[in-house]
Amino acid sequence: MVSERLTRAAVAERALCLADAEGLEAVTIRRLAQVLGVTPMALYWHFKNKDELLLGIADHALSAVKATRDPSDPWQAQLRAMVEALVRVIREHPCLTALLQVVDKHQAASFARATNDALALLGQAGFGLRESFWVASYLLQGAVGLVASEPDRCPASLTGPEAAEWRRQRRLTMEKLSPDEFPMVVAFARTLEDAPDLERYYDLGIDLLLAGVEGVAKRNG
Amino acid sequence: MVSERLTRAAVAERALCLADAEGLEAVTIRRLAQVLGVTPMALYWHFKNKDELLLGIADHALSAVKATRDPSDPWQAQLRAMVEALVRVIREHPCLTALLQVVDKHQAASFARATNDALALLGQAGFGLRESFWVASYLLQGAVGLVASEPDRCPASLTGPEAAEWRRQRRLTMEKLSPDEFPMVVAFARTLEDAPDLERYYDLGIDLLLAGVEGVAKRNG
DNA sequence: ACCTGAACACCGTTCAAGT
DNA sequence: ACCTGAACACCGTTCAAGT
Repeated sequence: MVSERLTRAAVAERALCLADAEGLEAVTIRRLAQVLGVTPMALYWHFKNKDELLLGIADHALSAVKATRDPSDPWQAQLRAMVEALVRVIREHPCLTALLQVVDKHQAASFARATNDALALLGQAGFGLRESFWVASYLLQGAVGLVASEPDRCPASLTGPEAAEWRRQRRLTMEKLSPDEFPMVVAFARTLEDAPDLERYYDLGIDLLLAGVEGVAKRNG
Repeated sequence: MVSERLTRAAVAERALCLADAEGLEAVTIRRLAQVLGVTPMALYWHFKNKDELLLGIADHALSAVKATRDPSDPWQAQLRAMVEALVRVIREHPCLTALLQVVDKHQAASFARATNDALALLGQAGFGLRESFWVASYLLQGAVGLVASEPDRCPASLTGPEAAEWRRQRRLTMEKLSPDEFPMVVAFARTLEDAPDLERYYDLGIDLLLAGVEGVAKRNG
C-alpha cells in the first residue's frame, strides 16, 4: 500500500471503508496499519487508543448527515427530513449500526450538531428539554435499528455467493421450526423466497418512527 | 471456583451473570472457563464456538420473557403487554442490548416464540405477514434501544464511584460545547444535574413505540 | 462422554529508540 | 513532530492426548 503522510481524517476514511466492506471487527489497529502501509504504532500518534479511533470514524461518517429542510414547514415535515437524512447516511455506511452502539456518541461534534437540531425541532412540537432528548434518542436508535434489521442483511464479511447461501440457510432454519408451535414464523419464512422491497421497508419504518412522535406529541399538546 | 460437572445451561447462566456485571466484553472463553473452574477447551465440548455460546446466553436470557396478557383484550393492549415484558427482561439483563446486536437471534428458540406471538397479534391489527415481521423488528429494536440509551447508563465495567465520575465528565463535555453552535445541547446538559426519572423515561419510550404501530395501523385499516 | 496441555495466529498497548 | 521495533499480556481455536 502507498504510504503517504498520515492524517486523522485519512485514517478515519480508510477505516470507514474497511469497516463497511468487511465489518467493524475487521478494523483492528494492526490490520488498518497494514492497509495504510504503516506500522501499527504509527496510529497511536494520531489516536490515543482504539476507542478514540472508533469515535473518529463515527464522527467522520456522521458529518455527512445533511437534512435539506424548509424552516417554514411544520415540525413534522422537518423532523421527517432529518430522520430520512440520517437513515440515508447509515445505509451508505452500514458499519455505523455497530459503531453507534460501541462509541460514546455524545463526544462526537457531528452528533452534537444533529442532536441540537432535533432538540430545537422537538421543542416546537411541545416537548420539554428532557423529553426532547429522550425522543431524539428514540429516533436515532430507531434509524440505526432499521438499517441493522434490514431484511436479508447478512454479516458484512460475506461475499456475494456466501451471502446467498447464508440467507438460504436462514430461511431453512425458520421453515424447519415446528408448525404447531410457531405457525406464524413458518408461514413468514415462506415469504422469504421473493426478494424484499427495501424501499417499502424503509418507508414503513420511517412512518412508524414519526407516527410514534406525532402520536405522543398530540397527546401532550 | 467450584468445579462441578458442566452443563450448557450452567455455562450460559454463569456467562449471563458475568456479562451483566462486567459487560459482554468480559465474557471471553478463557475468563469464563476460569470462573467455572475449568480449562478453556472444556467449553468447546458444550459449545461449538464463541458465537454459539453467545447465542446460548441470549436464548437463556430471553426465555424469561413472559407477557401476562388477556386474549380478550384488544390487540393494542396485548401488544403493549408484550413490549413491557420484553423491556422488563432487557432491563434485568442489560447485556442483552449488546447480545441481540451480535448474535443471529432468529436461531434462538425463545426468540422464535416471541416473534410468533407478535406476528399473530399484528395480523389482528391488519398487517400482512411481511409488514408484521417488519413491525415486530421495529418493536424489538426499539425495546433494545430504550435500554441501551437509558439516561445515565454507563459501561457495565465501571464500579459505583467510577460511574459517578463518568457521568460528571459526560455532562462537562456537553456543557463546554459552544453555546452559540449548540444552544439546545448546552441547555440540556444543565438538566443532567438531577437524577432522571427512569419510570417516566420508559413510559414515554413504550408510548412512542406503540403510538407508532397504532398510527400506522389506523392508516392501513 | 468429557476434559486437559501445548501450540498457533491473532489482538491492543507501552516504552524506548530512531529521524 | 512523526514513526519504528521489540516486548507484554491478552484473545479464539485446533489437535492430539488423557480418563
